[in-house]
Amino acid sequence: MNQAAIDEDEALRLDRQLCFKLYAASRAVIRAYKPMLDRLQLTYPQYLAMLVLWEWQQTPPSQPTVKALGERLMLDSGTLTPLLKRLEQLGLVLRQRSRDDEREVHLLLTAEGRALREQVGPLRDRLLCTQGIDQEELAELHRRLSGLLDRFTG
Amino acid sequence: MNQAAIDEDEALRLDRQLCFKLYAASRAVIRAYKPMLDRLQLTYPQYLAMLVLWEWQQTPPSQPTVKALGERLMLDSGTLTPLLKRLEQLGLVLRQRSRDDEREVHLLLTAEGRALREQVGPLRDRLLCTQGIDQEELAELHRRLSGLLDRFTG
DNA sequence: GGCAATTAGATTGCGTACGATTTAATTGCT
DNA sequence: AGCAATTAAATCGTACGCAATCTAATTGCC
Repeated sequence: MNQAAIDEDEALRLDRQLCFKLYAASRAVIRAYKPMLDRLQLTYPQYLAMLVLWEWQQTPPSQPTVKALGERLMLDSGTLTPLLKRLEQLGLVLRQRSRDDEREVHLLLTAEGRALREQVGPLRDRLLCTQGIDQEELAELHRRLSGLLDRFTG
Repeated sequence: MNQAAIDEDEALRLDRQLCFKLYAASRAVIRAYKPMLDRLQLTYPQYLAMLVLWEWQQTPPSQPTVKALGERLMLDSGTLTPLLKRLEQLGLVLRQRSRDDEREVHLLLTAEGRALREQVGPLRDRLLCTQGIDQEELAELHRRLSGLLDRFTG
């Protein structure tokens, strides 16, 4: 085999590694969250949606639209509409057509939705603790992921 | 609001950021690969499977089983069986029941499957080039993702 | 040899992701 | 005011992921 072919092999091998690592790490973290999320009766994307809605309680707009949530999570209505209907079925969220602009649907937390937040902290602490994760390493990874993400979005 | 509540807010905010960054970065990279993958007529998981199968041509076993592929990609037969059937439909892969052990299904590349590999290099180079990605940054991210992944699997 | 336990893959069901299209409401332009 | 363009959600279709179950083949143990 000539050198060019060997280089090509190596390039594809590395491509496999990085693409795959990102994809695998994302799924591995989701898997690690599963025991906690099972207790909360949420899927991982539903959990992310709830985190955003909880956060929005403090900082306006406290009744974000589907579009606003979609911008935060980088998800479109094709994903969010059924997901939000499920959160509504669970009694955590209300979906309300705006009177101002009937194209928009506003999202608000029910009392149950707000209450669920209290259960997260203890479960999450136990999760991170059992994995023995170094907080500084997480922060560094976060910075680098942000950089990568910016390349592909900003 | 008391200090404990503020700390709790902050913890959930960070949780959202890291979980979400990993999940969003993974999807963003998949999205970035889409134009290239459209030309190859492959989805991202199909591409990863092909990368592994191409790699396996050089290093035995050159006819891996579904199980062996699944271990590399961390995917089970519930995901792989339909995915491999689609690669077979595309004429890239053959699935053959083992004669030795009829529970196993061996995977082998067709001539077309091997040929597709030649098209990847140029497309991938253009992709990385247009994103202006620093190779050293990628390598560093790769190391850190490996570390994280090990925590959740090793 | 015979039978329980294990193993590999296939199947089913649910919930994303996401492209493409549709519907309905609102804006903008003249 | 009237109508084209835009916008927000919803809907539809395809392809994952993954848990759970099923089937068939093989292994292990007596």
